[in-house]
Amino acid sequence: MASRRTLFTVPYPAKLTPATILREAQTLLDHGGPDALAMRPLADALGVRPGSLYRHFDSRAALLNQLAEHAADALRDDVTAAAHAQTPRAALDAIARAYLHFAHTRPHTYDLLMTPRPEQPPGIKTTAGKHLWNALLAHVGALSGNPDDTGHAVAYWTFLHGAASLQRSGLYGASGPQDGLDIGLNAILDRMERAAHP
Amino acid sequence: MASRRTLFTVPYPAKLTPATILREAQTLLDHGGPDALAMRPLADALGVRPGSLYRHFDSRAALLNQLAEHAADALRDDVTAAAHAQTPRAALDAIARAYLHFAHTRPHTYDLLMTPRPEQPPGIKTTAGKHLWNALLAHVGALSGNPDDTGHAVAYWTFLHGAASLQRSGLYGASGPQDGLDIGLNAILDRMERAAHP
DNA sequence: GTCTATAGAGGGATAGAC
DNA sequence: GTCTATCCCTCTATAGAC
Repeated sequence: MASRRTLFTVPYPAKLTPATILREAQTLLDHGGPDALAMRPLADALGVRPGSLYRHFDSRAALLNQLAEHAADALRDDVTAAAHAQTPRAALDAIARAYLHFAHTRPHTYDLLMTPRPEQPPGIKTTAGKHLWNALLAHVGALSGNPDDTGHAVAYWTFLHGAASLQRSGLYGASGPQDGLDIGLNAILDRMERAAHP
Repeated sequence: MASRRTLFTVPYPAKLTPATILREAQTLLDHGGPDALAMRPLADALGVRPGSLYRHFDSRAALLNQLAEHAADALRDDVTAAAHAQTPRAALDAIARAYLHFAHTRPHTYDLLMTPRPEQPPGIKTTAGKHLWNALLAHVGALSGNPDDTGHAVAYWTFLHGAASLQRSGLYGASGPQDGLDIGLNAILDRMERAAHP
């Protein structure tokens, strides 16, 4: 009873949690890009005043960093889910599709993930980022026979990122990449197989 | 004589030409990125008031578009200069090095080139961009035996752009890509050669 | 925890004098 | 063609009331 009465006397009831803010921020980012993810529009979307957001995040940069962490988790989950294939080659093929699908459906989030923010040292430094790289390395190693095959893994990732980036920016043109993506990916995977069975 | 006297009575002598503005804008872009290339700092660097710039460029967007055109010319020139090699394979190898060197030494300019600006339809639409693509296509065709080998050219370009982008953003980490770039490039070039001599 | 209100910086662009 | 002066907009972030 007492709690019910105080409920009605609270002048400004809580509307926000870090989770709801991040959720709405993610929506704004995916729909309108990083410029659409400003504190004011974010507050509007949450039915709140801009200043209120700073009770939950110290700065916009802090919010972006947490968003990037979540994105790294999501990409890692997609990739590891795709990796459950019968052969190492099929796994790397499925991983490539999952990776490109992520970048295609959430281009701005992929950008956030791949764009180093100020004072964030280079390299994928998040825990999820390391797990992602280790997953790639493991599956590459399963195909090439070398359990720590950095060279082939870099080549594979480089091609994937190039494809994601060019597709994202529409630079392949109206005709799309046609069969160029399969060709390039197979070239790199073939080379891994040859390294295993020379 | 008359012209000499009028020289002294001109209240505001001309200081700007489109060329000098573009030159300074290029410097600002290369040194500080797109955010440093604002109209006010640009005017400061030229010893001029911000409003004066609008006598030479209708808008900042127009300036960026011309800058992108120049960048496309520069990259095309670098690439075609590198392409004078003895064999098709050596040419594609030299082109790759020139391409990555351009992106590495002028990362913000490379970004400008590869980032579609609003109301600019997708695909490399500049004249220089078409020439660049045609040059790639010609050299790929010389190696693979197919004069219009879009698939192999896309694979080649995709890998180059991925390498340029990852190197640019420092995502390879402290150790760099190691031999991953040579591995990936050779995998794609090998496949072109095999297409020519199955 | 949200509110009102505002500081303070930065940006693109324009009007009219000279 | 450049100048002075300004308009109007955006943004991040903070102070203090409730």
